[in-house]
Amino acid sequence: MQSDPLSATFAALADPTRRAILARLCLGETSVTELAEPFDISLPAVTKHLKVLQRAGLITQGRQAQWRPCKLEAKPLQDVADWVEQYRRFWEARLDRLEAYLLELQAKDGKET
Amino acid sequence: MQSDPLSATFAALADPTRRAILARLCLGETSVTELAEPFDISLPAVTKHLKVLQRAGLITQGRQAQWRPCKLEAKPLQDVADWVEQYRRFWEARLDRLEAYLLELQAKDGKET
DNA sequence: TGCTTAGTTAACTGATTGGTAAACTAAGGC
DNA sequence: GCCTTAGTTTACCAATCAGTTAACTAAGCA
Repeated sequence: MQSDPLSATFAALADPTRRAILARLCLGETSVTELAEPFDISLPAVTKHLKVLQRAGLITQGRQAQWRPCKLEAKPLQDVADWVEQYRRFWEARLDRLEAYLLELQAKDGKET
Repeated sequence: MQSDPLSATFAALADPTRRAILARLCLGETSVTELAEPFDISLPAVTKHLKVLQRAGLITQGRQAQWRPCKLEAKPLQDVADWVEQYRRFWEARLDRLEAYLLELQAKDGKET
């Protein structure tokens, strides 16, 4: 994994298990065991996924007795949104061209009928 | 790398070289050699990066004589934007709480002075 | 003190990654 | 036919990843 924050974030998101964990955390803080429940992988594997998410800054872990509740952190997601936003004008341009093409087709169609 | 499209896209984006390639392609189609120019890695390494981007659907490669011009494809980026958008309400809620807190501080400040 | 619950750390494994150098393909031009 | 340019494929390497089992820590409770 690269050391720059955005690469760490993308790498963390490049795994369905980790994205599912984030989706669960969107509903609120949870214990590690509860997070692990839907997946049929071992608890140490979940701990590892949480480490990856933590290093990317996507979650933080607190302490309550023997529980280490996980919490979703929004900042890196916002950074991803900002990054991808740069490309919005690109795909919107593409849609514009498609639309122009469809209008052109329609115009031609109008002439023919 | 996972096989699901979103994971493949995130994995492809989790590398600064590949993100730089995409940024360059935003300006228009380019040959592989020109894409490789800013990086001090070998051409085969660039070919590999392009393969990763291609498998994620982020670029397509055409043919013109001995050149294989690369073109940015918007769809997977749009998928990333859609995915991260789910979390917008989350970080906006966070900002709302921050704002509420700042207003509270301000109110207290008003009482004290 | 000893047991249970919650979770992490350590050591290992097989698969994947990002890079290399060397060999190959494929099109153009002389 | 042969050289050059553009790029890919192959074979290899070291590092990292995602998972495992087994051992450990740390808090609560009887």
